[in-house]
Amino acid sequence: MALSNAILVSLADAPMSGYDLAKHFDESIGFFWRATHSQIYRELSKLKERGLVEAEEIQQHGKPNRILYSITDSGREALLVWSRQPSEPDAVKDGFLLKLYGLEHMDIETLREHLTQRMEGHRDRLSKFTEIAENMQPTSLAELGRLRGLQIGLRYEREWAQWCEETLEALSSSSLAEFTGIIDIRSKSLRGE
Amino acid sequence: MALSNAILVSLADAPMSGYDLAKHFDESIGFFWRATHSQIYRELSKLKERGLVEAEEIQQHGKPNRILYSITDSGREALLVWSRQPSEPDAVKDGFLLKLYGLEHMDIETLREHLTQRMEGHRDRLSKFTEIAENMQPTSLAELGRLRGLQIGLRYEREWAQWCEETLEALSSSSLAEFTGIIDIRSKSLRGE
DNA sequence: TGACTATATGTGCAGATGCACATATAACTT
DNA sequence: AAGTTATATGTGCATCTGCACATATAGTCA
Repeated sequence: MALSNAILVSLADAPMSGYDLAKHFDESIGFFWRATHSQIYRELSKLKERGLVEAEEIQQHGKPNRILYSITDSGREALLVWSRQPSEPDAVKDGFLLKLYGLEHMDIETLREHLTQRMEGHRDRLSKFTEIAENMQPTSLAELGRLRGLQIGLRYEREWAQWCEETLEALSSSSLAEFTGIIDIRSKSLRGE
Repeated sequence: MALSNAILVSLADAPMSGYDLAKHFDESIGFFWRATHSQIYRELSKLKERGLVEAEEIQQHGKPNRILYSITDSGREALLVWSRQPSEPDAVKDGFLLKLYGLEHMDIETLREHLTQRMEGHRDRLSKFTEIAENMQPTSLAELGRLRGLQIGLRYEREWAQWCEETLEALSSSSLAEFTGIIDIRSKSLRGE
């Protein structure tokens, strides 16, 4: 049920439509929480029923009317109540790590390719985050919180990128040769050679 | 659908009952993938229907019979096919980061407490992982994969622990005092003082 | 001209997820 | 004597999640 809180936090910043929120989830807040537009529209209806947000329809021409949602006092109160409850991190669910766990049953060649792609993704985000962080000098609580969020994102991307590099090295043919001939036969038979 | 793969990877190691798998998910494999027993039993039925696992009922006295599942050749083939497909990491979903994002609307005092508890959790797992990693000297592909998995877990816990420490420092009363008087009034009103 | 993208809001549906309940017995604890 | 924990398998149900579809218009690009 924390999607509702992600929406409330966003709306506490500025009133937004469902469409705006969907974009917002794809961009800035996406690192902490992800949601599709169908999910967002449905959640907004529920929040409205509970009186945590209020809606205002804005007439448009050539496009469907926008429905602008704002947080209410009840909504702000709900955020405060929520902030007093502990939040456990969602369990990591990473198919990639699962593949490493069962490494002997996998196609190592392909795994190396995926590892390289993944490393590049982490490096891209790392440099993006680093650049943003360098230009941030928090002068308010709000900005401080966002910088701290960025910092964990930065650490996360940096460690994953480094780990990918290390793992690629560990899975290189020359490194694998360490494990005598048995492994060579195995990885060849896995590739159907 | 990667729960099925998590189960297949586990069964590729050794035949297990649903009960064993549930324990396995709570322990070693839990860092990569989590599942409840109800989910596991249902998934096992589906895997059996698809011929990826086979079942053998073992008579017991005083306890319900165990149903021991083994991976089939089709199951092994399915794992290989899966290993050739890229796996994107699940989006991070962390209510804690969400709270930082909306820091100005939160109860800072409570947040500090939660941060401390969380830091301790990360530190505990870090020392646990470090100890295990130090005693591992991989002599096979399987062991190498598991060590690599442990290494990312180790990095993850270490960074989170350090980040918690930094964030606690940044949210200490003395640090917050930097942001002139406005913040003091704000955080007091948030606590209802 | 036709395809795609952006704007904007929604529904239908299938599958994933997980809490709670149901059943049954032995062993240990209070 | 009563309660809890461990063993062991399962169902019922509500909610979460997300892909695909539906509708409508304006602008851009090949």
